[in-house]
Amino acid sequence: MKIATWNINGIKARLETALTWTADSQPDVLCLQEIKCVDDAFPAAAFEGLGYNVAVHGQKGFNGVAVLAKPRFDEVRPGLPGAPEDAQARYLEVTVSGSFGALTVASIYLPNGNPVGTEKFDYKLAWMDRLSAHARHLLGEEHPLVLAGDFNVIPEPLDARNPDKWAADALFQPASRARYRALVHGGYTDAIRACHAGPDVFSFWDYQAGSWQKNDGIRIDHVLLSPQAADRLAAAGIDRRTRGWEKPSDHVPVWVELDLG
DNA sequence: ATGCCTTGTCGCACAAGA
Repeated sequence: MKIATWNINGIKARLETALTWTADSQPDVLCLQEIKCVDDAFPAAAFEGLGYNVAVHGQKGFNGVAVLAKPRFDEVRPGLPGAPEDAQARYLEVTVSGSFGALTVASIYLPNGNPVGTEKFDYKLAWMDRLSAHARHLLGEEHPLVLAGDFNVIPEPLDARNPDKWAADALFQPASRARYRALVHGGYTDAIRACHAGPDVFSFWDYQAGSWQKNDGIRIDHVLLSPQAADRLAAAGIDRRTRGWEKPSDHVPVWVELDLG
């Protein structure tokens, strides 16, 4: 069972790129973020043509998440619980099932939070608190569970080529990092770090200032596994080759392989 | 110090991203 996540930065601008990577990489489940379109505008038919079921939680112009899955959806739950007045489309949770049993996957687009000291940063921290509470709740189900997406958090200095540059940024604030740690320490495994302990493991390179050419990257796209999923972790990786393609997203796909049997 | 790019928008500049 291969599960991938990719902040696509606009599905309309990136459809051919997304289809090419998906057809080539054949994830069983693909979580997308920043689709930047409403539900009806998502090119569902193109992915259905590749054999995927499509779930979308969209928003006009900004944000928006989706899940594409080869197995059928048993349940589709849009929105992160805990704030019914929050209109930003940043969370979509599905349960799929098959011969492998039941698997829950969430596509997450955590708020950026910049600039620090504004209501945007407060929103980020509050959103992380809601995510932590919900993630704790989900562990009670005691079945394989994958939280995948753009967390907009650089967990450790090792996760940036130039950590000093990010010191004042919302992505690397102590308060952001502490909440990410609390989420993981609640019982999740950071799949990429479980498989790759060293430096130069990045998922994002800014469009500006030649960041890709200089490999000035950061690791902010994460895949967190419940204990029942972590026990089946076979491999994890980051597919950085897409960053060198024509008209790339500034993020690249991150994936895990689980031996669910 | 700021913008550097890129996307989507009731475009002809701007917000938002990271």
